[in-house]
Amino acid sequence: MRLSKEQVLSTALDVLDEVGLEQLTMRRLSARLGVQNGATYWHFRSKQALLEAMADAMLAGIVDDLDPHAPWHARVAGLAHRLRRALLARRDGARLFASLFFPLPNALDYGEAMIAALRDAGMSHRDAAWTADAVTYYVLGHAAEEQLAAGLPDDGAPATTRLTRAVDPHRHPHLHAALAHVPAPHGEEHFDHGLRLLVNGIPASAGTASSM
Amino acid sequence: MRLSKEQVLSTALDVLDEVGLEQLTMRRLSARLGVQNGATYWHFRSKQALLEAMADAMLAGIVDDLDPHAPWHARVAGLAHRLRRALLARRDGARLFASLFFPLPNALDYGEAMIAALRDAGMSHRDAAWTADAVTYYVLGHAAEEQLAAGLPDDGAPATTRLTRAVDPHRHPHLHAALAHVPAPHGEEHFDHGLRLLVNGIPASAGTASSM
DNA sequence: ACCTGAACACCGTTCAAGT
DNA sequence: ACCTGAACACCGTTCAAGT
Repeated sequence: MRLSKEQVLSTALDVLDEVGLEQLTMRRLSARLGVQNGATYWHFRSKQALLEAMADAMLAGIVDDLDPHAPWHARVAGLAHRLRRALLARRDGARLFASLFFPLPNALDYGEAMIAALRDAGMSHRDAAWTADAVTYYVLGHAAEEQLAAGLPDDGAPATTRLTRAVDPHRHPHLHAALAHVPAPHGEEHFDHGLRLLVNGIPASAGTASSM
Repeated sequence: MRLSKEQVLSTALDVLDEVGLEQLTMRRLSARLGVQNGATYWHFRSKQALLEAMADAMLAGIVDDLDPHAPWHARVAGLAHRLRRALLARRDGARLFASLFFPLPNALDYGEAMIAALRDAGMSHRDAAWTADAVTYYVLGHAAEEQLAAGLPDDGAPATTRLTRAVDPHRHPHLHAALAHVPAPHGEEHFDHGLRLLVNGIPASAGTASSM
């Protein structure tokens, strides 16, 4: 049976889930498709092009059914959560995105919606664009660390344990205390904390004055 | 002449600056050292170990001469700027960090100093740790994008131009307008904007109430 | 139009053997 | 202790040739 571009793309996403970004190989993908190495290159001109298509596919529908009447901060938080969920839905999703420069269709839709919400918060064009960047960096960084911690060399010791062992209580007392007080290092609650930080900073930054 | 571990490390950083992370190869490094491929593996047991050593070397002295009497927000901003400078000092520095899980000595010193400053802002152990993460994600994300834009395939068209071409004014009016109002997409001013957002959010988040 | 088969120019890593 | 030489098991990409 003939291969379609969509088939290559969706199989690539499956392979990503199964083996991770590091092991996602054009040769392995071709094998999964039951085809020779070169065949994949007829549908995508390079691995980079395939990765970009995968990244954009992960964002499909990210702005669907947004409530345009919701207050701006709810829309900002909602978009951040949607991006987070999209990144976490696939193994190494965040790292896949971080490796790309992406003026890709769905990513642009996301950016548009985010900037629109921030404009409604009273921000200038410039501040809205920059704030959208800050929120997006946070979402990406948080998701990347969450997935990195989940996919570490599985010696049986999870990321937190490795970190705890590396911290000397005398040299890093605050870090040591913080680790003792933070049982589960990641997850939704952790994510929401940082997101709230950013959103709370917006009204304070929308004016001209600054506390710095 | 015999190779030293320090010599391998510093040459690796030179090669990174010259050819970028993608082209930084154990074989190329060995060639630069005037030595066979396998020789490098006597000093570092894997490429991963070398990359970690490089990352930590880039953070050398990151907490030196901090003023412990400065107000907390100045210390937080100062540490963020120091991290940013360290990342930007080497080609692909931010991406190098993003690819590692790092309980590395200098990174821990940075974390310790950051959490200490946030504790002085009145935060709990948990909130201080989480806020430190948020600030660090932002610094990393911003630096990574800045370096990515700088090192794109040089068709003569810089990142902004590529982005502008991809944006349809009808589908993405806010994005289009924002691009028109943001001539230089990156740099210190852009960075400070997002940093201010985070720092301004801290007092608002230090209490129990939340606006979300 | 779509795929095969085979090659090209690379990788990271290991390891006996040398000095 | 430190390095050579050579191999192992891979990569992404290209491209004539087939159908």
